[in-house]
Amino acid sequence: MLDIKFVRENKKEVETALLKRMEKKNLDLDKILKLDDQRREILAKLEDLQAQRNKASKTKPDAETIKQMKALGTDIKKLETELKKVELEYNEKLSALPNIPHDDVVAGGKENNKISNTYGEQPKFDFKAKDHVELATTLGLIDYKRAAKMSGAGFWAYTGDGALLEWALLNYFIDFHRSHPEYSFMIPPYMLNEQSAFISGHLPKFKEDLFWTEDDKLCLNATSEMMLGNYHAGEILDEKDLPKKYYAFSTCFRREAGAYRTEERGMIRGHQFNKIEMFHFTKPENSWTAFDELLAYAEDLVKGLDLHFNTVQLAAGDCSAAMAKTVDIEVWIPSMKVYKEVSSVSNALDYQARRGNVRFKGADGNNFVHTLNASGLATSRVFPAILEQYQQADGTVAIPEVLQKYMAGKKFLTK
RNA sequence: GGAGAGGUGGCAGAGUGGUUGAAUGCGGCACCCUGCUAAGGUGUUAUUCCGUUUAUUCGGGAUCGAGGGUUCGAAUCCCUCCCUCUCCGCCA
Repeated sequence: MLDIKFVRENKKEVETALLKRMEKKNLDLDKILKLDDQRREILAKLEDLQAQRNKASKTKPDAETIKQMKALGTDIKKLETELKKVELEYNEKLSALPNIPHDDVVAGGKENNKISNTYGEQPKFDFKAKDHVELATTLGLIDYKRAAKMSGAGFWAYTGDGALLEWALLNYFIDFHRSHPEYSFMIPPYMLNEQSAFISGHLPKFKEDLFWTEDDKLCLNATSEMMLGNYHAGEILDEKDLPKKYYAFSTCFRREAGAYRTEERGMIRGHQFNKIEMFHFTKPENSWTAFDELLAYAEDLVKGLDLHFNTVQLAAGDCSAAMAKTVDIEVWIPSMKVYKEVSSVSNALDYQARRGNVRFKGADGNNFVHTLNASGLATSRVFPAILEQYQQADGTVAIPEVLQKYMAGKKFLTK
């Protein structure tokens, strides 16, 4: 949610910035500002009437006053109805506006994304390399068939060493975060209500991508960012407690409606996957430092696995609406010849905090905090990247060194 | 799932229709007093919105779990929902 006062006072700048990420035909600031004017005009009238009523109600009124106040009450009701109508449209339009992209975020869509860092290089195979689906199946790590029988397309079951590898990854991630004691670990609920999904910025946009209970009251979380962002909703934090840093584990559920493309088979895009998420609540002046820290940690996690990856600065149009800036870490999937996102590092500034009303008490009163999030990491892309990048000529897969201690010292995944 | 009780300011806890945004206590902050400490005294201490001014101030609105309703007037009465507690039931 943008600050309407800021929009009011910096209309030109806001418009220019927003056009970096959206088309002109979808942006009508004038309409929003007009609704804002209407809203305040009605409010002024309404409050004047309410003041009259309050004055008369301080003591027992006489019959004549009661008569007058009765009429006044009717007018108040009328104005209230009018106000509600205007506010509904105003809120809808204002909350649909995306965040203002950061200065160093370039305009346009995906095509303008820019690689800012590369680690390692594409492995060369002097044998016929397999894709992760074949490797996972032949080595008995993933059972796609039975998972589909039980749950349908887009699900998989980790089996045997595959389950151990998945668990090893999660342990590796968690141990990494544990070595930073200022971060605290959380296992949140995996289901959340509609209001929380709105605050996190996933509603209304992602309504169709979430799994809802039959009564529509709860949905399964699509990322624990949804939970972490809501954790301090409505709270006024103590300045000395900031920054608050969390990492959370959750299984994530996404509908991913529509058919899968062949390039997304296997475990690249599924209805269910596991992820550790980092999340910060910071003071505004510190949020870009926090951003750098999150990015460095996310990169360190992938480097630790010695996987070839690119770090990519997303163009404005490719960042999700709540974010002022996003940098993705993408690992190389050899069989697909593409880089796939394993972490998304984002700064929402005060956009989420405004929706969720998360503030801190400082010397100059209450202010909105800044929120940031970064995956650290999602396993579902790391797993296939390991299989493909670490595969051997004999059809086995080497286990990254940092994971071996979680797998009883095992060095290879074999049949 | 059934029955009952309850949700008030940072905390505890009054308040059942009319200067109650809210007594009192604790805590916090400021100042004062007393050799030190302990104690004591005085004052102050929620959030948010609109307008005004813009170091600041002032005027007004809203908020006693949330949303509706009744009334000239609601923390107080009614309805719906959410949450907490107690007892019973269920529990792959």
